[in-house]
Amino acid sequence: MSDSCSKKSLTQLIDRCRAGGMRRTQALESVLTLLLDSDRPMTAGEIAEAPALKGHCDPATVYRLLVRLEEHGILRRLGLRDRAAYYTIRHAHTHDDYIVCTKCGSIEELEMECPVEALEAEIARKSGFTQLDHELEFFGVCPECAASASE
Amino acid sequence: MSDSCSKKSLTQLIDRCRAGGMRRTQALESVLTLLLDSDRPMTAGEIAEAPALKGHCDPATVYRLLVRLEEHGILRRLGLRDRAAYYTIRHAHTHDDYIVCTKCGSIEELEMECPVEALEAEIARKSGFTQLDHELEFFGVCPECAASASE
DNA sequence: GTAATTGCAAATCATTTGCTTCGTA
DNA sequence: TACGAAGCAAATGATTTGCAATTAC
Repeated sequence: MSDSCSKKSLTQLIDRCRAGGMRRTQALESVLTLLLDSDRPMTAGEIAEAPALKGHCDPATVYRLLVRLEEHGILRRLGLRDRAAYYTIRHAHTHDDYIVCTKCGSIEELEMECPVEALEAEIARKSGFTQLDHELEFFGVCPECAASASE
Repeated sequence: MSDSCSKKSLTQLIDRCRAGGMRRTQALESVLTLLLDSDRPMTAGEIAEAPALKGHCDPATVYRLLVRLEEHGILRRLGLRDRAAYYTIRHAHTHDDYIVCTKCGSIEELEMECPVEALEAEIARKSGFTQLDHELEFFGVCPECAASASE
């Protein structure tokens, strides 16, 4: 599953976890590998149920791990209008925005630079808030669902 | 609580509900009045627990009503990184974006025109998605929390 | 009168927490 | 060996659902 690129990233991520005081455990490696190989955010439940994790480590462990990884800045947590929390690897200087199909739930990463990034400084000034961060998601009907609806 | 302006809006909203086939019930009026008078999105739980509703109608009724009102386009549902769903009245041609304090949870409406609105057409073209809509939220530390943290 | 709503209780879903045992550093 | 993690079970919080009793139109 993991190509050499994600293996390298995995090592780097684990180093960052270790630097933050976390221990190198099987669950940690599995969760990070899974998310590195996923091209979209996954819910905590999906992660815990994934073949690579299911049966090997307890759901509670996965949930605890995800929380800790987010606190350490390794993961980003998203809302996506779902009851469940979504997680994805947090990348260095950028972050991705997503478009979600309201019919089938498919999630696609948007191939564009985030149009809001540039506004953060201004928002911070106007609002007085610090340590700004943001979340932007688009929702709509994907081409496949639009096609099947009109059949 | 309701000034004449929100009374007028209430009538208009109820008319839209009626037009959509909903019946004019006590719960409907109470929920709409509450949200019209609120200057920020509220969680379903907050709405059900509000003095105007608590004891007068069942939480299950409130939850069902909120879902139906969203389906009818009367309310907008937001995620806000919370486990709970937030609801707010959906206004005609614009929508608001919010900034949320990650320490105390306070929510403020942003006084600016949404910078993403203009991009929807382009996103729609690039992605092939239709009926686009979006959600944009900023998160950070509000001035009050920043002050109390440095004390 | 009748179909849409409500109330109440029970069920579900997505976590979260307590506590004992295990395993990495 | 010691303290951070994992396992397992029970507890929570936020809805959701089934169904009989109401009520708006």
